Amino acid sequence: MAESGARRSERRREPLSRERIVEAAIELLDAEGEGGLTFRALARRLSTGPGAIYWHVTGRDELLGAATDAVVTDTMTAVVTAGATPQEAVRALALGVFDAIDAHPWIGTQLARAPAQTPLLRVFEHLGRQVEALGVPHAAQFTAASTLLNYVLGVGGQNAANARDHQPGTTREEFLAGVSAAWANLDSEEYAFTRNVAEQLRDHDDREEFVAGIDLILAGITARS
Amino acid sequence: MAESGARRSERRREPLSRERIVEAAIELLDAEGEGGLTFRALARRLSTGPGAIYWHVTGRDELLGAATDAVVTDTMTAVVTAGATPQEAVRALALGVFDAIDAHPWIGTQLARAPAQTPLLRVFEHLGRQVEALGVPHAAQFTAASTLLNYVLGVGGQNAANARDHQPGTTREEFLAGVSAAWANLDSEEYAFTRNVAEQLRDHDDREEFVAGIDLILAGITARS
DNA sequence: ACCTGAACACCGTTCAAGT
DNA sequence: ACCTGAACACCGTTCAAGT
Repeated sequence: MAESGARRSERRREPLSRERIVEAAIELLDAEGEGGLTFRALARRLSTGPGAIYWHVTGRDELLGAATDAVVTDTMTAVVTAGATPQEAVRALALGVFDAIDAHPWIGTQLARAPAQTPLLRVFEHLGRQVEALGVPHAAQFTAASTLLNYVLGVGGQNAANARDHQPGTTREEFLAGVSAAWANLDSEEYAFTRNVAEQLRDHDDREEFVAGIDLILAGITARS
Repeated sequence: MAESGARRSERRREPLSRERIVEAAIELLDAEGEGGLTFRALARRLSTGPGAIYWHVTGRDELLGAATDAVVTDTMTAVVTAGATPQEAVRALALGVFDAIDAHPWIGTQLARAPAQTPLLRVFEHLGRQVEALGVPHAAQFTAASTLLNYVLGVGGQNAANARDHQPGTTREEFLAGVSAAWANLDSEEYAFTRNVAEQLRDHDDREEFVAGIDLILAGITARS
């Protein structure tokens, strides 16, 4: 990764392609966030004009979708579920999405935007297979799989938003401590519950908390079959 | 549209206020979607210039947040939970948010964007109180409440996206039938599970399906305490 | 204190013109 | 077939000038 910088200027004469455009878009999104994906910035990175990109891609939305699909596909195929129990496999898949959003926060926002689209379907399919393996009766499989998916999407959206608002200077601990402190100072009548659990927020690890939610849903799924 | 124009001009001399701006923003968002909220369009509706709005509101993001907060607060206080079992109350609260997103799809997108913000905290607080009433031990309350919240957010995001992509001409049944048919035609190896549950999608009612997920999580919560 | 609206610095997207 | 880049039609936001 270090020496690629020197080579970068040589890239300019490689012909444009959908693949290269998507790749460059991902780099831009990772580096600058969703607001950084501009046709002008992308064109500069590809040493061309903004209009050229439209020959390969219909517009910004499609490009964002293609970038999300590329990352999610990689993520899903990278998760190894062979030899695991269905519960372990569900955890692994969910954590795969969680970590992918951690690495590319813009995915979290994007996944919530394109329902019934390919990236989402991929996650749904993989989760669903494990639901099947859990022995959930056919009639209950759809609900089980989509509950898991929607939970993953909810957390993903929150994490994406957190990453966006996050001051780059502060660590995750500092951030959590700040939220925890803010909660502890809420009005004690209007926010009695939130105040009471504020202290639990400080010590919780995001990933562990996320898996705890998955386990809760898994318990609900298996409690009924 | 023809005769309302005559009355509309009488509004022009009411003084501007944060309240009126938020109210007009909600009307615009409901009528035109998230893309319709423009400072120019808003100014026109308020018979003023775009600059005037900035005296009462710091910018577009704050305005969107204030509009979301207004709707969510109304929603949460409108839900009656007195005399209900905790399970029923959780269902009622969740459905309140669900229906609010149905009526104002832009909220679904917005809720996912502002973590640890007031509107979200309101929902979290109300859900959390019912979790407490369920008898969940203190150490498990945070996980239970946030799992419910994240599920609600996930579904809300999906519904908001569906409403945005939705052709205004098609009914929900036609829409579901279309998705169901598309799923049934997916590659039978790559999407074996999704194909298998495609037929369940056609007949499912969105609201019922949503509640089924809530019940699944509730089952998980109570299975452990 | 509050409002006005022109102006600034951006966008995504289109399209005539090139190769 | 593919690329170029100026131009179009928008944005959010600012700010000097008004009342």
